[in-house]
Amino acid sequence: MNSEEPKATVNFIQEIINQDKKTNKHQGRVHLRFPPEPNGYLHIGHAKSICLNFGLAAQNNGLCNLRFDDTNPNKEDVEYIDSIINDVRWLGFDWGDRLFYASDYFEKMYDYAVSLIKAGKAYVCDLSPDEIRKYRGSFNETGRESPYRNRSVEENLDLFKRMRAGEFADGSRVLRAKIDMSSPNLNMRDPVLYRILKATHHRTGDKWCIYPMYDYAHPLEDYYEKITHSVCTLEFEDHRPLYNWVLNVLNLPDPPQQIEFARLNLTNTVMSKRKLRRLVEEGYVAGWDDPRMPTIAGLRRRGYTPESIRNFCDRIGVSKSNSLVDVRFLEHCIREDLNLKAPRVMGVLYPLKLVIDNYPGDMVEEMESENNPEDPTAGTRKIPFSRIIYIEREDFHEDPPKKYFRLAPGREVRLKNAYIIKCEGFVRDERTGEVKEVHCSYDPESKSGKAGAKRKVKGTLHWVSADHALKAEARLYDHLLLDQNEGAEEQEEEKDFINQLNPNSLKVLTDCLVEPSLAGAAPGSRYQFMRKGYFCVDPDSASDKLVFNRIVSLRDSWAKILKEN
RNA sequence: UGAGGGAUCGUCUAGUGGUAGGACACCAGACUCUGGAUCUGGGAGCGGUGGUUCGAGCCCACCUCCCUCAGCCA
Repeated sequence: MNSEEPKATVNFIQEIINQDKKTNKHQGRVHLRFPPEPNGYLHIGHAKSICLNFGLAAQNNGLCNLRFDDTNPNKEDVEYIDSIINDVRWLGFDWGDRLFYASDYFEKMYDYAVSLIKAGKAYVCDLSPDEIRKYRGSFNETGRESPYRNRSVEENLDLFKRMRAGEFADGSRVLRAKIDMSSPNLNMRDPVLYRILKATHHRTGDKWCIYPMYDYAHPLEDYYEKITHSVCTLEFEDHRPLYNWVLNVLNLPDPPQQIEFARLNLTNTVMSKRKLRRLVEEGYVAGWDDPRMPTIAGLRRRGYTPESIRNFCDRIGVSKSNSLVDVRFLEHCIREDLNLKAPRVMGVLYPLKLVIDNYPGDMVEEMESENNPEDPTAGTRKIPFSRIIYIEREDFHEDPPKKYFRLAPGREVRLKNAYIIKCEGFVRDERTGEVKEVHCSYDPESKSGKAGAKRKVKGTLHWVSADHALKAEARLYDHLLLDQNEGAEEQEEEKDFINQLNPNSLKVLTDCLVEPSLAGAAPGSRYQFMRKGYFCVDPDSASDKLVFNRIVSLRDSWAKILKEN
């Protein structure tokens, strides 16, 4: 951590905290929480929330809990709990011994519900789900009171107890708050507090058959954990009066404050759990950790560093206006991070054979190469060089376009860390007409480091020695969606986003060649393939077959020139 | 047509009555044994109309547009 770093601008939540500290609200404590429901994998949008909550806690000498909001056994699973814990930890955050579950509070919540009934603030309602909806009214039409609204406290207590005892079928009864059926805020029209769900809960098993609703459970969870600032996303804004109602009617001291911020949207991808699930279940991607997925697991496998994700989240800011962040900003963050950290290596994605005719056939030289020009402490390594090498197919052009600096008949280029070579000719495949091999001569005086090396040539190419190179597979990823925006057409049926899937989001190259120093590279290790991009060794990699994921390409000004023409 | 929110360069975000700033993206140039990185420069913005004020992105009024809400999901 660099203390010289320009201080992140104070966001509106930090301003609220500053204000609260000034007035000694919550005795100056700052306590937040990240409360995921264990019903799916975390994605980059969650990362924003995680960084916000844990970050605010850290900045303010406060605490941040990890809490599973597991109040709906029908949708949740331990599989997700494990992955969420793993992901938050991987991002670099620590909740100490404060890992909590809403389900641990069920008994206390039940007791509070009983006191709500006793206070005449809640009642058991026998209306069907459909009837409840009809009674609720609409935007323009006030709601009607349930015929069960004025049951006696005794009857409500009895019925609620029997709900818990399992006497009634799913959906037959609910516990409702008694608030105001004519409220302009639909959330306040006697919202459901408890429903009957005869489902096995992943933590409490069959102990319960009634489960609290989010609006009732969440303020209590926050209260139990002495949360001071309960940060959530914008769609809960309308629920804040209800959040406050629960805390208020129960007369709970030092209540937490709910604060809403805008969730993250990213261009060229999808973020909703529903859509991500579709991609996985319908086989558009290989799984939740497919490197094209915006999930934490996907980004991790792709090769993103936790630092780059945290940095991204810190830099996009926090506000209440809906936003759509350009995915290129995320890509900038990983390039920036890896530029400083990733060792440089040479890897040829589309190999083209090149013979240096005047180089002795039995000679092998060890060429010295910097591991990272951005990091002098990274050291150097030796790379074998010989008469037959492979270069990138696109680095030779028999009829070079304008501004093309690379190899072409009669032209000279430098081989990185080796010699200047001159193209003397090429051989075509008789059948396909494709260039099969290129013939060159080299200038022995031009070896890197020698006096004769000072000669300037336009281009520098990466290469690998044919006899020494390792075979490798490279998986090149591109954006999942062609279209910029998932937000704009959101209303359209989901087919819409399937139509926008990028057919070229994955390209698998099985005949790549990489320098021998990569032998045994461990899964997860990251490299810059010079002039090509940043790559990460995939878990599929084996000793006899290296597999690399392209994290992100290098910025490519030649590609831009090409695009213009 | 109810309620709650929101509108500042293409994008994200500062600015809290006193010269609209940064980042990404884009464009141009320098440098380069990575067409990378780095460096320099550039274009680009206050939704609209009135009002208050010496002075308004900021305060007031009206308007426009966008988002969220009618789950026994969270």
